[in-house]
Amino acid sequence: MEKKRRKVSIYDIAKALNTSGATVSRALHDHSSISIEMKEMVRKVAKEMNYRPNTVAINLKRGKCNTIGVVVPNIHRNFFSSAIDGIEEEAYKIGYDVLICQSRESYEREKKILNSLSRGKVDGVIASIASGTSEYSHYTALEDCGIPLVLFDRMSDRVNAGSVTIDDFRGAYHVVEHLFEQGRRRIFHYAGFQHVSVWYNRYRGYMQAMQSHGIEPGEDWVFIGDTSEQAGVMMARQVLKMKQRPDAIFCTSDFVALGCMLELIRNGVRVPDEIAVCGFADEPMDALISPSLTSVNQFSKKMGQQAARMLIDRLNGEPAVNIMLEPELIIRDSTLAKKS
Amino acid sequence: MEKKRRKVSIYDIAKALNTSGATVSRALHDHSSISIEMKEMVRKVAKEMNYRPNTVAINLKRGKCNTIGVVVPNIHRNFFSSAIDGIEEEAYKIGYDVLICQSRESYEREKKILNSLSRGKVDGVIASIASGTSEYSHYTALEDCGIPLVLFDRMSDRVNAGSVTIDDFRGAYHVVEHLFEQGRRRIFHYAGFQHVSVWYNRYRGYMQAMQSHGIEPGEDWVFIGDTSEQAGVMMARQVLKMKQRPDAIFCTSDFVALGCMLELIRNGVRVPDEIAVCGFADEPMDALISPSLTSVNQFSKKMGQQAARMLIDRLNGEPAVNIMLEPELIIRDSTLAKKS
DNA sequence: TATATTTGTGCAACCGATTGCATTAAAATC
DNA sequence: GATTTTAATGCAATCGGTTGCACAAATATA
Repeated sequence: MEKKRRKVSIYDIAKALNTSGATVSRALHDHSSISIEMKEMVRKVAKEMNYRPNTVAINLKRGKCNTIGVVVPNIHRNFFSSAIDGIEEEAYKIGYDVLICQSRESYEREKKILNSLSRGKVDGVIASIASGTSEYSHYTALEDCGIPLVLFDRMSDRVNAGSVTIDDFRGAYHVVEHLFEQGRRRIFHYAGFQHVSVWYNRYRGYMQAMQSHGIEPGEDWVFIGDTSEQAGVMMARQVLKMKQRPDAIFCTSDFVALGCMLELIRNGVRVPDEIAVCGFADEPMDALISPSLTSVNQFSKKMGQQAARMLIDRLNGEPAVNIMLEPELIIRDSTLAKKS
Repeated sequence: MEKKRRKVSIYDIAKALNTSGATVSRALHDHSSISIEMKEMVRKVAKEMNYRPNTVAINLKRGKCNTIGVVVPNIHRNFFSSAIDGIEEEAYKIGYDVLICQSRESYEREKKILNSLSRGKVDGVIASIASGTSEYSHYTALEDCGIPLVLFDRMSDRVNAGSVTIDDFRGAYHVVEHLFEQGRRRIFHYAGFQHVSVWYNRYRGYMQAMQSHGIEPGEDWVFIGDTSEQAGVMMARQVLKMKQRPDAIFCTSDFVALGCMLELIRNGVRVPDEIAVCGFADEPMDALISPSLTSVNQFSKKMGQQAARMLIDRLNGEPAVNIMLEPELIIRDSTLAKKS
């Protein structure tokens, strides 16, 4: 085990061949003005010395790093890890690397991450805003640094950036329509914090759909909170205490829906017969639990692809645009009326 | 929308203040030899000009980048995303960034990734080997470049690196013991490819446990294949065709177990009464499906933390070591004998 | 007043690559 | 044989910081 030897540079190769760094650099790039013999010698020695071009030096010289930064609340939810798959797919096609960062829904962390990324680590950023964020100066600062930004899913009008979203309003609207078709009327809604675009839009879709069916949801029909499984459990407990229970609950998150549904079942409520439950995001577990959970497919991978393509376009000087995809209602057992 | 302005450097600040880059640099670092007035002016102008230190330049000068590379097969499995959580937690404590890469179980991609990382992008690497990999020169090349390596979970004796694993052998052994206690004797095993350390060790644990109970598994008791849900479905179909069915199936992966169990149930087999099913990894879904799935907790987050700590130690000159954690059998409904 | 310290700044080299321009030697042309 | 082309290579600046050392001015000591 020897001491850490210094990394070999083109100058080490140059010295070994009694030539200059410039020649080595050109030889390795197969530049036309270098003789074939020299090229071969350089390549041979480079291999022997286990030479690796230093990306950091190259990036400094080039003024860009062929890297896209991705900032998401977390990588545990399938929605985000699939979006990342889509982003990576597109990025790798054109030789870009992807730097994944988790904000963990924290404003502070998100701020730190974006600040760090803005110091030359990435050429552009794709992000989905943390739920803890309601002030966006760290996002606008990015564009001020000349780093193009594309938001996906959770976005904000206050940030001047490209965006890829699904039509959360219509997604929610469809959910309510479906529940109506199944004979439900007393439909509750668990909403996320209203400063988060997607949760706000789903709430609006819910309200609009209810109203257009002539129903004005009561004050206690709508819950607001974080989107954890535990939050779903807590809501279920509140619902269980109510004199007049709902006949359906539409949750803005699959995890809330999961926690809620399981807690209802644990307390003897028959789902969907007594209370139908619906989530949003179409996480893989939805199909596995019983009853399987009705949800809304957000085409996360596609969103990631589109966001990546848009960012690449922006890096090539194209202007920012806003893309909205259509969601798809995935009907499963948790909302189906009793088989007659 | 103006044209992309060049990033501001310390020299831009220096020019504005009619001083030198060296002074600006020192002022920003609060160096003792710079006057207080100068420091204040520099800081003021730096803020006004929205100056951001260029990390790339700093890294080049420093010869290190305070970044740990993490290479995992994917981020979709909770095992890996949790391990990443553990790694990030430790890394962030000491101001290191984490660069996450997915090999997607592909040897080629893994090779490309490691090659890219070895070009000065990271100071050290934490990895879990892709199942498509059975040749390890790209790993040994890392250490040759002076980049310390720590493997977690899937490792190889052929690579000279630190490692953090769980005792897969004992984990598997415990599973079989438990199944025996539940009265099972004809226990099948779905194993992963045997060049992957963890799957090989679990297979060995299974065999040893069976033999020490005086049972020599038949040729057709052991299946080998990839660890997808679909593979589990296929195995279940094979099992359904057999004249003599098993009374338990121990799968080396939760996803295989899931696919297998659901397919068995779809075909009218009562789980666990007729056939018990057990997985490995304790993915969150295990507790959600019905029957809930018995599995083995691998303490993935802890593994990540330990791996990160070891890598940090290695970056500080400590030698590589091998750590093995104890797994924990999580008993759930899918293996419990009929309530008498 | 002359000398020794202290304080504050700037020059220039360096990290490892890339690249415009100059230079040299060899080959081609007249 | 003299001159122009061509081919092959090296010099030096550059990217944006950091830092050892030299240096000048201000202050302290003799």
